[in-house]
Amino acid sequence: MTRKDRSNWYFCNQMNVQLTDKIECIFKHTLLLIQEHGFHGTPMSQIAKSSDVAIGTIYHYFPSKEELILQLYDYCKREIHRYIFDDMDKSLSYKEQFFIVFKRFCSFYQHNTDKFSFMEQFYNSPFFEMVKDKTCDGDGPYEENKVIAFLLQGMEKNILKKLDVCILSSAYIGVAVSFSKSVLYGKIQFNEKHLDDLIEIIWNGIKQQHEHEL
Amino acid sequence: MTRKDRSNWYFCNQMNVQLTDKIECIFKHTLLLIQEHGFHGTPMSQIAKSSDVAIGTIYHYFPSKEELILQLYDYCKREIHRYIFDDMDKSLSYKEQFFIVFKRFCSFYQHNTDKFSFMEQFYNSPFFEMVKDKTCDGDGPYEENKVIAFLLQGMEKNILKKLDVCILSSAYIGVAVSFSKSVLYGKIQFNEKHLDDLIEIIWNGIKQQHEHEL
Amino acid sequence: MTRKDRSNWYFCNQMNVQLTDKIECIFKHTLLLIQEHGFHGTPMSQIAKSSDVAIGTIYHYFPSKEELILQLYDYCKREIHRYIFDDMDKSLSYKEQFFIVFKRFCSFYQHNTDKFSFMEQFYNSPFFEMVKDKTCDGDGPYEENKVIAFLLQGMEKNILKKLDVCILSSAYIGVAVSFSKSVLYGKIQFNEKHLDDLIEIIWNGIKQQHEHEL
Amino acid sequence: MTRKDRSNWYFCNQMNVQLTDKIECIFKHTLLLIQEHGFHGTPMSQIAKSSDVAIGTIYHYFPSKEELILQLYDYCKREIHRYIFDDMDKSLSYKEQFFIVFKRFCSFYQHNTDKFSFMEQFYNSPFFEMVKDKTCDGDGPYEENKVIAFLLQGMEKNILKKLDVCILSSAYIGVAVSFSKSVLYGKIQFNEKHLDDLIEIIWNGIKQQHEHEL
DNA sequence: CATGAATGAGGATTCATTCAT
DNA sequence: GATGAATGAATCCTCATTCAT
Repeated sequence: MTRKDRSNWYFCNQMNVQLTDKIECIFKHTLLLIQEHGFHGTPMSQIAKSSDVAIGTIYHYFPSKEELILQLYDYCKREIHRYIFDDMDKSLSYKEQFFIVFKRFCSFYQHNTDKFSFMEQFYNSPFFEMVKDKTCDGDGPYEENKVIAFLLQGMEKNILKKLDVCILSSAYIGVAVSFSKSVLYGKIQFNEKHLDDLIEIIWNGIKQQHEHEL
Repeated sequence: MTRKDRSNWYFCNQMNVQLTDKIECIFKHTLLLIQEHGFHGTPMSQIAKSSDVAIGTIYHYFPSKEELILQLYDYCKREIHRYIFDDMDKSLSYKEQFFIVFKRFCSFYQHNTDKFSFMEQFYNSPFFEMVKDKTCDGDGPYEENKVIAFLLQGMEKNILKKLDVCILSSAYIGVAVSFSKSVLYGKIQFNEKHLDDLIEIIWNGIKQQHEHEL
Repeated sequence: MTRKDRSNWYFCNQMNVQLTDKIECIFKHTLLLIQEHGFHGTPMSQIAKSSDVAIGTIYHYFPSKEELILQLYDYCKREIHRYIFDDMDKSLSYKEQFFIVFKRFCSFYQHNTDKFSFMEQFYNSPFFEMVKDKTCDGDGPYEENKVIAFLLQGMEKNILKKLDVCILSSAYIGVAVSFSKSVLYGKIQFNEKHLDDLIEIIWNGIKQQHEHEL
Repeated sequence: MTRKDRSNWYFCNQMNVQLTDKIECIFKHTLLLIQEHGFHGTPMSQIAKSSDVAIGTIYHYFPSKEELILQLYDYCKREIHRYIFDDMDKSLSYKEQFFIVFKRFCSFYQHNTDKFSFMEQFYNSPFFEMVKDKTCDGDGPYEENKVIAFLLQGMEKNILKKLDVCILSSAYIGVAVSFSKSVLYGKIQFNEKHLDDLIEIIWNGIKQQHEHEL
C-alpha cells in the first residue's frame, strides 16, 4: 500500500482508530505550535517532540511539511464545516438560519483559537495560492460555496437585497472573521449580546429594506 | 560640537534625502517580494539583490530581518493613514465622511496590493504579538484608533447605533478588509458600484434606524 | 570646534603630540575591549566607537586589524620593558636586582591587567607564530633576551646554578606569569608578602646551594 | 516504558561505543585544527570536513560551537587528569610523588601539543570566564584542586614550607606550563635532564630548608 | 586628514528530509 | 510500522575593508 493509497483510504473510510488517533494527535499539536510560533517557527522536529512521535513517523503519514499543512487545512475546514452546517434545522425561517450560521461561525473560532489562527495564517500565505489552483469548485476561504448557496437562496426568495453574491458574502463572513479576530486579540470579551448586535447589523444592511412587508 | 553631535547633524540634514530614498527602495522591494513569496520565502539576500544593494547595506539600516519587517509595518501604516485621513474635508456631513473613509481604505489596498498582502500576513503572524505589546495607545490593526474616534463621534451625535465601539469597527473595517481580499484573490472585479453597495450595507446596519428623522 | 577649526589648529601646532595621542587612545581602548571580549569579540567598528574616531581613521594609521594587533603587541612590550628595566640601580647586588626584576614584572601586570590579558592571548594565538618568524634575535615572550642576559651573568659569577638558561628563565618568568594570572583570576590577593615568598622560592631553587659561602 | 525511557535506554547501551567514537573523532580533529589556526580560524565547516561528518551532525551532538569548545575543555581536563593521577603509586615517598606529578604534567603536554595549545588558548580567552563561574569546587586551570590537595598534604607533613597554597601551586604549575611552552615553541628540546633540573629547582625552593633533618 | 556608508566574503546555525536499523 | 542519527542546502548575520566626499 503506497502512501497515496493509505491517504486515500484514510479519507474514504473512517476506521483504524490507532491511525486516526496518531494523525489527529499530530494535527492537534501542530495547530497548537503554529498558533504560538507561526508556520515557520514550527519545525518538524518540534511537531514530532510535541506529538511524542519520531520525525520519521510524521514522514510516514505526510510526504512533506507542506503536505502536512495542506492536509491540516482540509482537516480544519472539515471541522468547522461540520460544526456550522451539521444538524441545521431546515425547518427554521431563513432569518433564523442566517443568524445561526453566523453565530456558529464565531462560536467555533472562539472555542478553537488554534484553528482560527492557523486558517488566518494559511489564507494570508503563499499556501493559499496553491489550494486556490487545486480546488476546481472555486471554493475559497471559510466554506464560502456553502454560504454562497445559502445567500443566493435568500436573494431568490426576495429576502435579501439583489446584489453581487460576493459582496454579500464579503459582508457576512468578513464581519464574522473580524469579530473573531477582535476576540482572539483580546479586544472584546466574547458574549452573546455582542454577537446579536453584530448579526443584527449585517441583517439590517442586507435584508430587503421593508422587512415587515415581506 | 562632539563627533556624535556633528554626526547627528549630518544625518538629519544632508543625507536625509538619499537616506530616505535607499530605505524606501528597500521597503518597496521587500513588499513586492513578500507579497509574492511570503515572509519566509523572502531571504535577505533576495531583498538585497532586488533593491540593488549589498546585504551589508540592509544591515546597516536595519539591525535584523525582524526589525526590517517591524519598520515596514510602521511604514505601511503611515502610508495608509496618510492616504485615508490626510486632506479629509471636515465640512462634509458625517455620512459622507463615513463613506469616504471606507472607500479610501478599499481603494488604497486595491492600488497597493503588496502593502495589503504584507499587512494581512503581519497581523496573522507572531510579529503582531510583538507590536501589540509595544503600542501603548491600544492601537490595533488598520489604524483603528482613528476610526474608533470617528465612530464614537457618530454615536454621540445619535447618527450611529449605540453599541460597543469594537463591534462597530469590526463591522466597518472587517467588511472593508474582506472586500479587499476578494478583489486581491480575483473573486470580484474592483468597481465603484460594488463599493457603494457594500458601504451602503454597513451604513444601513449601523445607522440609527430612522435616518430621515435625524 | 568644527572639523575645519581643528584641522587648522593641527597644521599650526605639534603634530606629534596629537598623532601619538590618537594612536595611544586607540591602543588603550583596544586593550580594554580585548581584555573584556577577546580578539575576535572585538570588531574594528567597536574599537572605533570606543576610541571616538571613525573606522576610516583607524585604517589611516593601521593598514589592517592584524597590523593593529601586532603594533599593540610591540607597544605593550615597550611599556613593560620600560617599567622593569628603566632606572634600574646597577650598583645593587645581583640578588637584589634579581628580586627587583621579578617584583616589577608582577607589579606591572597587576596594575595593567588589560596589557597582561592581551599579551597572554597574543602568545597563545596564531599571532605569536607570526612575530616569532619576524624577530631575528630569537626574542620570545616577556623580554626574555634581556632576562637571559641577566641570568647568564648570574651563572658566570657563580651565583646561580649552571643550567640551561632556558630552564632558568622558564622558572623565573613562568612563576611570575603564573602568579600574575592567579591575581588576575582573583584567586589570590596581590600583596608584597606573597611576592616575597615566591621570589624566595625561585631564588632558593636557582642559587648556588651554599649562598653564605659566596 | 515510554518513548523517552526507551530512548534513554537505547542511548546508554547500544549506541554508546559508536557515539563516543564519533564525538571523540570530532574532538580530536577540532583540537588539531585549533592548534593550527586558533579558535576563530577554525570554522565549523572545517571541523566537519576534517572529521568527515556533515555540519548538521556536529550540531546534533553540540548545540553550538561554544558548547563544543566548552566540552572539549572538559575532555582535555579529563584526559590529563587521568594521565597524571591514575595509577599513581601511593607507597612512594612524598618527594618521589612530587617529582612524578610534575614530570607527567610536562610529559603529557609534550605528547599532546594540540591539547596544550587548546588549553592555553582556552584559559586566556573569554571562555574561561564562563567556566570559572560554573565550577563550584573552585577548580581552576590545570586540575589544580587535586594538586592543591597534594601540596597541602606536603605542608601538613612539614615537608614543604608553610606558605599560601596558591603561591606554591603557582610555582609548581607555573613552571611546568612555562617549560612546556618553551618546548612547544621549539626553544628547548624536551629531555629528561631538563625536567630533572627544573623540578629540582622547584623542590629546592619549596621544601623545608633542612631536608636532611626531616 | 577624517569620515562612515557601502561592500560581500565568510561563518554559525537551522531544519526539511532521508535511510539504515 | 517506527525510529532518530545523519545530511547539507539554505539562511541570517558579522565584520574587515574600501572609497568617495
